[in-house]
Amino acid sequence: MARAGITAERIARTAADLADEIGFDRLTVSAVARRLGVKDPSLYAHIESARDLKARVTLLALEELADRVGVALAGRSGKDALVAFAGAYRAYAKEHPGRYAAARFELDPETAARSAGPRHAAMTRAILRGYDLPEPDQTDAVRFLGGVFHGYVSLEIAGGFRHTPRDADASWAWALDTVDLALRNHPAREAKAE
Amino acid sequence: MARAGITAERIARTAADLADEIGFDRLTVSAVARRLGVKDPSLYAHIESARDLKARVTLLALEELADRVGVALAGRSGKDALVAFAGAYRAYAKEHPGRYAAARFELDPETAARSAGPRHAAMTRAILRGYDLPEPDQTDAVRFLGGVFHGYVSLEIAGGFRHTPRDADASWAWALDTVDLALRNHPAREAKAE
DNA sequence: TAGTGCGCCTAATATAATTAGGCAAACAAT
DNA sequence: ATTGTTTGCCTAATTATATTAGGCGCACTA
Repeated sequence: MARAGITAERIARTAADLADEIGFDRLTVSAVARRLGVKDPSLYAHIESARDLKARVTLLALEELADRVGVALAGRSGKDALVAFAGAYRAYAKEHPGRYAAARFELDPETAARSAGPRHAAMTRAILRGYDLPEPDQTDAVRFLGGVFHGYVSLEIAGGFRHTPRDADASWAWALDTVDLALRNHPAREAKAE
Repeated sequence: MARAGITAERIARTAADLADEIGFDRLTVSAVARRLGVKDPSLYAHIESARDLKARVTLLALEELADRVGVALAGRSGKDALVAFAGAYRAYAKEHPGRYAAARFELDPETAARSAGPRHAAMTRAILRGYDLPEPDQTDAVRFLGGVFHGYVSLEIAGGFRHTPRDADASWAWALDTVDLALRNHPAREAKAE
């Protein structure tokens, strides 16, 4: 038969696209094989298992997201950086819900370490530079920001805000204003500055 | 054969326990049937489908969580209420990771409306009463709080904080302090008060 | 005590994940 | 070119899950 030219990368990209269409939780090896025009077992020459397939989508999504956020962050600082980071993050999640869900898939520790996860943490810290918090407050703030971004976006995507007429963009802007306010006026900062 | 005394409620409770043990995403009709000592098809007299099974766990979890938060909230206000709500929420999620994951399962709109979801929203609003925000800021704040709680807890459970030595409890307390601070000093409040 | 119906069972089908083993196309060396 | 080898995709087969159809006995009713 004609060789289909399957590679692990093509599989991952196809799987990511499929996840965006049908949801990451419904992603199957079979569906990916179908879309690539090959039989299911053919994929096992390139991936190890269904779990491995998902992990590859996770790595892809983390890279893409980090790239986007990195571009958005370039040349900005302070609240500007906060808003740019948050905007890029949320936009990616809404454009690519399947990939975004994949980004929350639990990788084994070694894989996670080699993923773009650390880049995300570093970029979050970069934002916080503008707020000049001492440790351990900076670490607390990294976790806080991660929680706010992920939590809000995840509730929004899940449709949790549809019951109320209030515009989700406006609430998002409100959240960022509030976070900026809180970080700018944080007591830990004054203790250091003065 | 001896009747096993299966009911939809027993199925849901068994499924919830199982989800806590093996993870909500690995919850299957087969596994529940096995644990109940009956054959798979027997469950279909009580549930409609695998999706229905998951939805029942979701409803159960939302009720339990709302009950717990309700108890924690009783008789408190202001920051006390915020901390109690947050503490009950986080404790439930850590005690019952499978149920907590279920609570994020997407229900169809009618089911969601009959769920304890609205109670959660009402309790969040109750907390905010102490901060006296006008609309639409109050709605924004409800979404913000939901995001913070869910986001932080979900990242923590997923192990996102394990890479850093900083104690997760301490970061959680920091987050709540910061939220309290931000809400107490929120500009929208002054505009109303003065 | 003879229904009658509910509750659980067996049988059967479809989809998914996965392993084993085959065959032919692409590539390398003569 | 021809032979040999690698490698990519295939078929066959197994196991698990979800689900439907239909059977049969236990439990309550008349």
